[in-house]
Amino acid sequence: MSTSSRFAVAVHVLTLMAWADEEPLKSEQVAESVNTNAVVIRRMLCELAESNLVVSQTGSMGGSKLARLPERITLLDIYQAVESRGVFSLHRHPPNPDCPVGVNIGTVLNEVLDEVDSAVERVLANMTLRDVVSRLQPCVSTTTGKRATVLAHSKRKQATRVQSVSARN
Amino acid sequence: MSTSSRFAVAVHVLTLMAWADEEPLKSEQVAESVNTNAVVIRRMLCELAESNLVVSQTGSMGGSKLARLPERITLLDIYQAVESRGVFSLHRHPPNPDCPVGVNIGTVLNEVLDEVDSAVERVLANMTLRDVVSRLQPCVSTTTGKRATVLAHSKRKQATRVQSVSARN
DNA sequence: AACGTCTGTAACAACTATAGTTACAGTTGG
DNA sequence: CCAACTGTAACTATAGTTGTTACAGACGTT
Repeated sequence: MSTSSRFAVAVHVLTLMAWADEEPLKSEQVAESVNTNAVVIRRMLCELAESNLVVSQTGSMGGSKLARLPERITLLDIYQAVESRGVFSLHRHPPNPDCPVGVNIGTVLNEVLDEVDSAVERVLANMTLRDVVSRLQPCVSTTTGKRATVLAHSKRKQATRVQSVSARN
Repeated sequence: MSTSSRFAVAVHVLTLMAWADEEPLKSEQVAESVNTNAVVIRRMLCELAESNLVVSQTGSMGGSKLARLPERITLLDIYQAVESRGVFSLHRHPPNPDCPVGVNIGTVLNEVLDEVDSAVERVLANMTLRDVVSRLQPCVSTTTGKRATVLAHSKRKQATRVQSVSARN
């Protein structure tokens, strides 16, 4: 299907900001957690800002933070901000209009694909960023009672990219 | 999202065969309706054959037809035959394991994405090829009482490809 | 006002998946 | 044997995403 990882990365980025509470994060910090280039993050932040999910501050001491509370941001909001098209596409080239099937299959397919898109959107609308953060918590050691800092800030110049793919890819 | 048209084309192809009833169709005929190259169709037919949705016959007078009745083929069967991966992907490169969010976001995302995939599959499981053909019927003139042949078989050597994209693309 | 640290963005290279094309070996009915 | 098919390899073309470098502009700090 050649799906993109844009949604996954966007959720990751916003989760970091929810985790960081109100403190603005720099694109460089976010990129280090996502394991990508800071420009990729900034590009995505622009899209998220256009959808009013984050606010950014230029200049020294700048950075980005959530535009509203995590419980008021659904995964559907995020999906719509970064994934422009529906789950499936129709034919690259329109089918043959001289064929009784070809001329009408698009209409029927569109109905089906709309149903699919709606089903996806219903699922995503039912989960907020806050839910994601909550599901994250049990995985993280909370023995100190203090929330761990977002990044361990290891002195490694550049994390060697682990090339093995995750289960989904 | 960069979704592929594989599912749409596969449904189109199988709909043609349901429409043609038991008569085997040649890849060339199918390609003319889909408006693409016959090899593209043959490649897809191989995948559909591996999933036991069609049977093909080599040699002269050969062709492909449905392996079972259209009411016994769901859109989920088709989807699984031609779309290998889920709707979304995770990160291309694994996130930074030194970050408390990065190390755990994959687990949470996988749960969410599994929910999305399940929702899509539920929708697709609820519609059969027969349903698609039924939805197609009202669009087609049936004044003669005879079902129109699958292809008008215009003598045009090669249909000029209409390059304008359909609404979904 | 100059400086250092940020974001925003353009421009382009690299990578990936799909789609399209040509070519040909192998199968089968006549 | 021949003509008409499928199956498949090998390649090119196309398109979207991702990665990278470079730099203009914003904005605290001094």
